[in-house]
Amino acid sequence: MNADALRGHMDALLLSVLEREPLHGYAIIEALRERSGGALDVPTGTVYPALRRLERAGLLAGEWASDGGRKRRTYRLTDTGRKALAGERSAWRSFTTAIGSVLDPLR
Amino acid sequence: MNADALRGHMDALLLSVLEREPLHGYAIIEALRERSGGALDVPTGTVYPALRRLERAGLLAGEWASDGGRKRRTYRLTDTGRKALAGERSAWRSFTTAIGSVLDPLR
DNA sequence: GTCCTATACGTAGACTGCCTACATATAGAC
DNA sequence: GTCTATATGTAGGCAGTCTACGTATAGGAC
Repeated sequence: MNADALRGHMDALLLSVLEREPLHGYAIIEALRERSGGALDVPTGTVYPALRRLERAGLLAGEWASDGGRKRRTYRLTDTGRKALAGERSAWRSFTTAIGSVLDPLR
Repeated sequence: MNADALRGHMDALLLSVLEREPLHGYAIIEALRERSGGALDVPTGTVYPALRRLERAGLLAGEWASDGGRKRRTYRLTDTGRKALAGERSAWRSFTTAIGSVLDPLR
């Protein structure tokens, strides 16, 4: 998976895996890998800053929790985030339609 | 169309519009707009440097021509470029499958 | 009791490539 | 003679991703 291709779609991915249940960063990375059948292996240096950015933007709410001695920051979708996810889904459809119409023109 | 979303897909778009016939930069921009039904309106500051980059990489071959007094640089796909286009198409399919599986999981 | 791996979070700095804004020039319409 | 479409290009900036670290706990292997 070419890394640059993900640019601009990271937000949609993160919001989407958090749609069903709150997760912490590490679990998000695993969820992305599993849901994509291994195609998406996003490095921590991408995910953690992105989560912070989305939290600052009000799309996610983060909270520290403890599992034994380990600390986790669990993120959940806010209402704003849920709306943003709907927008991201719609944008994704427009995007694939536009690129697809160029890459695979009707013959 | 969010600009960042295009990152990493520009090469595929350019190679694709040049698949059928050689075109110059301005015509490429128009072809992208037409083929996408207006969704793709790529600025010249994106296209011209990208064409140079693809030429340097050997995927395109550019040649100066004259239409009356106007100068045009017409680009055509090289054999290498044609192979690269096939790779880009395949990568595009993998990409949409991967992102799609996260954004629109089977329910 | 030490090593290794998985789990878990995070930052610094670099890179890439796309964008905005500008500069230049010809052709044709009006 | 002015405006628009055609046509190419550069300079500088920006944002987000990546690589490469650094830190720490838990648990199993040995």
